[in-house]
Amino acid sequence: MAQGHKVFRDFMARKGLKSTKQREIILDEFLKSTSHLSTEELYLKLRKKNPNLGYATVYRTLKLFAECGLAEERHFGDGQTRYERTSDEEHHDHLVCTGCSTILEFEDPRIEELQQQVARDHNFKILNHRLELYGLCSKCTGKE
Amino acid sequence: MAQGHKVFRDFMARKGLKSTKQREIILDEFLKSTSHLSTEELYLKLRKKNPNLGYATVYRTLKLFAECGLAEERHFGDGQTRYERTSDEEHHDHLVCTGCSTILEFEDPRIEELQQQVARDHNFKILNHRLELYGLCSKCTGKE
DNA sequence: TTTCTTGCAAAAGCTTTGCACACCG
DNA sequence: CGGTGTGCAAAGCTTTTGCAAGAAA
Repeated sequence: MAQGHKVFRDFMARKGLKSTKQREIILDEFLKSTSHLSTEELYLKLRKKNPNLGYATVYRTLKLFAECGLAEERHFGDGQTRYERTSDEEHHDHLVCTGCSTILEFEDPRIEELQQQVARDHNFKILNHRLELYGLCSKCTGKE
Repeated sequence: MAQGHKVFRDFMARKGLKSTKQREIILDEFLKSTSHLSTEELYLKLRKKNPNLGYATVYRTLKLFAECGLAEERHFGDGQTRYERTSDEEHHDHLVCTGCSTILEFEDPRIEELQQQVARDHNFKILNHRLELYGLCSKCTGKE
């Protein structure tokens, strides 16, 4: 937790950006929340306690988080941008249930290794990647 | 080639849809084009020969292609929807160069197999998936 | 003739931007 | 103070929708 605040503070210092109450509030909520928040979801949560907070501020601040490496933009195919907190832990991928919209995370070092191998074969330098498996989770398998 | 037309014709018949000149034109161009076309790119190509064609018609028609399984919607993170022709061949994944926007395709059955294994472990039924590796291609590695 | 399509323009999302005022350093 | 940041509203983009006229079955 303190980790995230420090990263952001250092980033702001480096860039000559200012610390404001809004940025604090948004960062707190972002770090507290579960992954894969859309900007709107975060905004609505924040509005409950901070009725004056502007939509644009949330957009701008999330972009800052992405810029300083605290968050990553994701697009799952509905028209909304979602932000996921980056962690120092292992990279993880997603199982997205098209039935109930649940998003499960998983990680598999063997897949990661094969990706690197593919990249080497193409003289490609991977900076980032994403793997998403769409389908039905155990709860929804029977329903449809 | 004829394959694509047949699929679409059958689909239209089944759904009570009508065959029109516009749909023919769009299908021809779509089948002829390389993968990963954005709606706008396709529209611009088509406009050259068919100045009266409407933007909305292209959108609507591409949705039909997706619905009948001829095409798949893809979102690579720029705000545009792209359509990729589905083939009966092996599924392939993407290497997306963030330097020059080149999109390379690759396939790796070992990765596919590991995905199935992950799904089994979570009692998840995969209907679809997507793997994208973002980074720099061989040409761009030195430049940045 | 009946139903589906088209092209246009308007509307609808989501995101960004311009601007006056407020705030941080 | 001087430069940033904020909130609001307006503008931008991509995509969707309503509708009258046109084309297919």
